[in-house]
Amino acid sequence: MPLIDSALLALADPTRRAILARLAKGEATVMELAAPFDMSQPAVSHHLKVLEQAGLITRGRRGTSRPCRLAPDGLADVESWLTGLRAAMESNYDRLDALLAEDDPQQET
Amino acid sequence: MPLIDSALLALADPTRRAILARLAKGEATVMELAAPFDMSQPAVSHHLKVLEQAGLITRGRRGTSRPCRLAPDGLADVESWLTGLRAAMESNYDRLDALLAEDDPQQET
DNA sequence: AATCTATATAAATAAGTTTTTATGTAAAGG
DNA sequence: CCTTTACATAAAAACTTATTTATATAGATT
Repeated sequence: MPLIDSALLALADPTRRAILARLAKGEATVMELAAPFDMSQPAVSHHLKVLEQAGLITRGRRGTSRPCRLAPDGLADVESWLTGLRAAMESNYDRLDALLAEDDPQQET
Repeated sequence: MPLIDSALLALADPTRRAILARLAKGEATVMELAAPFDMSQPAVSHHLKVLEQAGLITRGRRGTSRPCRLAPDGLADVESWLTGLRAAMESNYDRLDALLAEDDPQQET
């Protein structure tokens, strides 16, 4: 599956977004990440695997724990896709505006 | 399901992203949207329903056809969540930079 | 009214997701 | 070495998604 697909799919889950939000404040272990959720540890481990495979986080090793951190440009593809769509939308509105202005100010909004 | 969840889930499918990209260039009917894809019409109708329920498109009626267009601020929630995460990441980097600069330039990257 | 056009809905299936419990593993500490 | 700590993996159940074929519907055309 393309990375952008897995990234968006990963982001579609509120638990995973909360994990990313936590990691934005700095590195954390699996236990630390799991603590806020009413969910088993394996479930959280699974979410982390999904995030890792989507390129959104990376995992290190320190003793018996596996600290997670955000992948610095894991969101790049998603952000750039959204930016591109936004740009296309706006250039379309501009063309519409131009058309309306030029040839019929009575057109509906 | 929260709108942001369904929006991200909707965006996670490449067919649906292609549909949105097409709509960014202007309104289109279901047949027009379906044409580029090697997929049945009901499958496309289903994708459109997913996009509509996610607040990403709206549908009108004109004769027997149902023209689709982008919902102007359907992406707002997604964009603002991403912006927020980005901001949190960067303020964290800033704090890290500050710490490293202030107290130990030998720290690892 | 009969039919055509554009689209929606339904039923079925195949595949994927989320979550749990149970179990495995690798590093640390006594 | 034995145990504890922190985590991963496996198997299973419940649910959701993507897609197809077949059928229904609503408006336009004749």
